[in-house]
Amino acid sequence: MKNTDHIPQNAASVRALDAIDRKILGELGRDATLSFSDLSQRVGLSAPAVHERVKRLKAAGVIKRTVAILDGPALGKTLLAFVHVDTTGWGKTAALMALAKLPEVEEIHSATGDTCLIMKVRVASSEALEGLLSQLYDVDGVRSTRTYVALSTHLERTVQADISDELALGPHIK
Amino acid sequence: MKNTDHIPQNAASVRALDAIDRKILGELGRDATLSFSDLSQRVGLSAPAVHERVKRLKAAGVIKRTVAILDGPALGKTLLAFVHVDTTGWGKTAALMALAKLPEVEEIHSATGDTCLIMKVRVASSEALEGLLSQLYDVDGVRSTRTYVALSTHLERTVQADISDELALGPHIK
DNA sequence: ATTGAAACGACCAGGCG
DNA sequence: CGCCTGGTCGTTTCAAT
Repeated sequence: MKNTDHIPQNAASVRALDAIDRKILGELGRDATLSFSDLSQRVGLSAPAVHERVKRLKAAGVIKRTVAILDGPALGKTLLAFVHVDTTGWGKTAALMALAKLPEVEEIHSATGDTCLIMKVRVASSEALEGLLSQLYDVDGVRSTRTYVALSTHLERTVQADISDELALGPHIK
Repeated sequence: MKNTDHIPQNAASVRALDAIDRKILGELGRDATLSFSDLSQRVGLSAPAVHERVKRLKAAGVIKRTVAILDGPALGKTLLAFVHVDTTGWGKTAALMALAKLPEVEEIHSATGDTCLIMKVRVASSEALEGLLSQLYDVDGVRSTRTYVALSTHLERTVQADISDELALGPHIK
């Protein structure tokens, strides 16, 4: 008797990602302009089959959206920085989250360590960065900030579909 | 011999971005699946005209690529962290840059402040993070690391085309 | 999941402001 | 020189096997 048959199939859209799904995600994560015909022969399926899978992956939220990656400097945003914000009390206040409306603010995370909030910001100039920090200190509860300016970016990409073998099982034995 | 062939297109295609270009970039940065017909009526131009502009923006490198944004947790990567790496000497060694081959490493920046390198990593577990840190300490010249684990992510997006009015001129205007 | 067919969008050419 | 109109072709996407 095979008890592996009791796989919950009632939730059709939440079934586990197989190897083909991961390969599709890997390709689209690198280049979303690929046609379904190109994709199909890379993964060894027909175009409609791949189309069906992509639709499923989008519906399931695995593919959140597809966007054009823009060049900061070309848009005049030459300065990238990470700002660590130390607050009194818990950092996630509405006033702080309101900073998300600024297009210069790209990321906001609550974090462990000696800081409460980590922001990734990309601005046009040091003056603009100063303006942002000025707005930060205007927020009630902001105790201090520490800013790390990126001098050069050696790698910058979005979530990758792959998982490295070395890290899959933790620190390897030497 | 036609030496006009490899003239860098300074005058012709590297002309400044106008308002329509910025609007196009704004839309595509949010959703690159838009059809040219949709785009065209949003910016008030014909489809071929928009097509021409997008082609120019890609050639100029303003649009670097278009990718599918994937969901980390859905792929099993539930742990996001920023690792600050302190090194002896200058941080940008080949051994450190080799870590870019790990799909878990999403960003590597050289930075000012009390650290040399900032890495953004997304891993499947705390064990995987430990494995990554273990590899880091194996690299010659790595003195210490400080890790900030993201407890929750309130905002995470790519480079935005817009520039906020408040920051455009620095902190002087209130 | 595959095949075939229909609808749509991308993309090229020529002409106008 | 950049934009618009018409036309062609490839692609997406649906229906049936």
